[in-house]
Amino acid sequence: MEFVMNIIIEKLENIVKDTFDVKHAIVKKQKDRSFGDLSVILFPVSKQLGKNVKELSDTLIPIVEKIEGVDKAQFVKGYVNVFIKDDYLLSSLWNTCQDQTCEKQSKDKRIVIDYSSPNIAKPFSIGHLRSTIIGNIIANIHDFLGYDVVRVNHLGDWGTQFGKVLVAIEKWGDWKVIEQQPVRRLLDLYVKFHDEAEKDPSLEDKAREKFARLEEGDSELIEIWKKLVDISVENIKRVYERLNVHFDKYLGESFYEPMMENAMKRLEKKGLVVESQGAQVVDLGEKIPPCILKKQDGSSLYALRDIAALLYRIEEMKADSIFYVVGSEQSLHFKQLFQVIEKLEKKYKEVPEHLGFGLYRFKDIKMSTRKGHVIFLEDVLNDSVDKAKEIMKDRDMGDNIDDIAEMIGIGAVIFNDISSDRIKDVDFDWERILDFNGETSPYIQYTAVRIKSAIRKANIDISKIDSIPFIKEEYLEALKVCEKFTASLERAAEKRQPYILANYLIEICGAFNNFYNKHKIIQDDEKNTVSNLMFIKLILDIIEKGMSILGIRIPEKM
RNA sequence: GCGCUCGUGGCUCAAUUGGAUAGAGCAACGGACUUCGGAUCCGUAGGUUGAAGGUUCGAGUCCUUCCGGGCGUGCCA
Repeated sequence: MEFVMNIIIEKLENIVKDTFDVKHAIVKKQKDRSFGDLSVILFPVSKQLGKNVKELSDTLIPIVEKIEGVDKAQFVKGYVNVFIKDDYLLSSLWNTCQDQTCEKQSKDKRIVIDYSSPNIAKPFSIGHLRSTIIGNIIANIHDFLGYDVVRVNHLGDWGTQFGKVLVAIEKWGDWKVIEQQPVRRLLDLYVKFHDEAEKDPSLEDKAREKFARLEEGDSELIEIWKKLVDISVENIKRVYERLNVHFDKYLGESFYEPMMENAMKRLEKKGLVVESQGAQVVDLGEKIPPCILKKQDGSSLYALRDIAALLYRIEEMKADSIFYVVGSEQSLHFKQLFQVIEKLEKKYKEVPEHLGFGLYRFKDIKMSTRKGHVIFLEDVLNDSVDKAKEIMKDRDMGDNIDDIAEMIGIGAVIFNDISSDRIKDVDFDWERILDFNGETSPYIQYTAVRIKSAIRKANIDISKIDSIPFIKEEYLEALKVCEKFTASLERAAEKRQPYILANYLIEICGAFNNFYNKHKIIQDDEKNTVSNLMFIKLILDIIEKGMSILGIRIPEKM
């Protein structure tokens, strides 16, 4: 699809290049129309040619004004501001907006995206929300744009911490109790283990020994381990369902266990593995610490498991790109991992990418999983849903109040998480999560609900009408926003930033609400009403598509 | 100590990637439909973009130094 503005921008750029015989031209879109719709920046040309900007604009303006659709061009302070004719802009915008919500053609590029990846021996807390949501949305965006996306949940189902859990279960565990609330009861055990280990450090040794036995394939331990994984995954899947998150594959760390020795051999064959202080490591030079593959006791570390997993994703899953949606606190680990893989196979360097994100920050409580200070994701979701329900009490919602509250409450939590740059830390602030006014998911849902409501009320079937009666000037501002939908998604994909889509949705809702407060949708003249309906339906389609990418549902009423 | 990262109105965030007068939401104050949903809309007030240099026609954005917060820094993940 071609965008109106982009076409004219390209024309302008070519004109500047041809007229002045320069290599680069800078043309900029304007945010408000007082400076026109587009501006040619003359300074760079002026510098290159040694001519003053006024002189340049005098030669440029007559040529620019001949372009189809251009109303006028004015010289202001080193810029040539280009004004597009309203009717030209309106009809062009309307036409390019029509296929905005359609799926794009295949890009023939496979992206494996690793997100959520909870650690089964640790609780599924609010902290895991970020990877889950951000990963899901980045996957959805790429999917929408036509990439071949493979969603992988790299479950933390292996490692020394399982030794701790196994010790704790053996000593204090009761399966009947655990099965009822696996996530919470396992946390209790995890906390108890650390309490006891402070008094009796030998427990740590026992845990290491347990894990070593598990890794050797002790059948009794494997059975317990498997049970543990199964009940935890089942529990976590319930949360995924509420968040509209899904995966193509659940491949935990244990899946790569059989591939580790082969990975180790390949590293050794390249001469990359050295022994250091009893451990097996890959040296990465002075600037960063070595990558430790195996510890003194010979058991594996997550770096080696990640190397095996990375090789599998490239060689077996045929990934062209791999996104790791994992907190920024692990950036050193990924730096090491990617350097090792580059040493092993130079051409693999371009494949993996770490998409880090900031932590949840808590004002009062010092959060420590080991001490049991955990805010469970499910509690946050439930509180938000309760708040939505409370607001709806005063309205006549009928029987669906639970469903609707679920959509609104969950949406608010998701949106709060992704509405700014993912690299920044997020303050955990109940008030803000539960504030449904302003730039929030409920605001977007409310806007969509009002559009739906107006369409219902008008009771005209516009699906059979093939062309719009009038494209009115009052549509202009909103149509300009509509046109940016796909471009926003592309930018969000390019930067791997969900907030770009989130901000866009706020913007389009603002544009609609502004229109809605000034103009009546349903009018006496049916053609007028039909025009308005087609216009607001276009906006609704975009909002719905955008929200479905965020994994947020929109109710009929709220 | 070293490495990575963030710093923009009272608070939470934007800024088309180096372009004109730095924009939104929350909080505050003042307004707006006797017909489509007020979880809305419009307006007012609030800024030396942490500090100082530098690069150039032009810097919130790039480079240097410093200050402040966060995360990491060899056998957890």
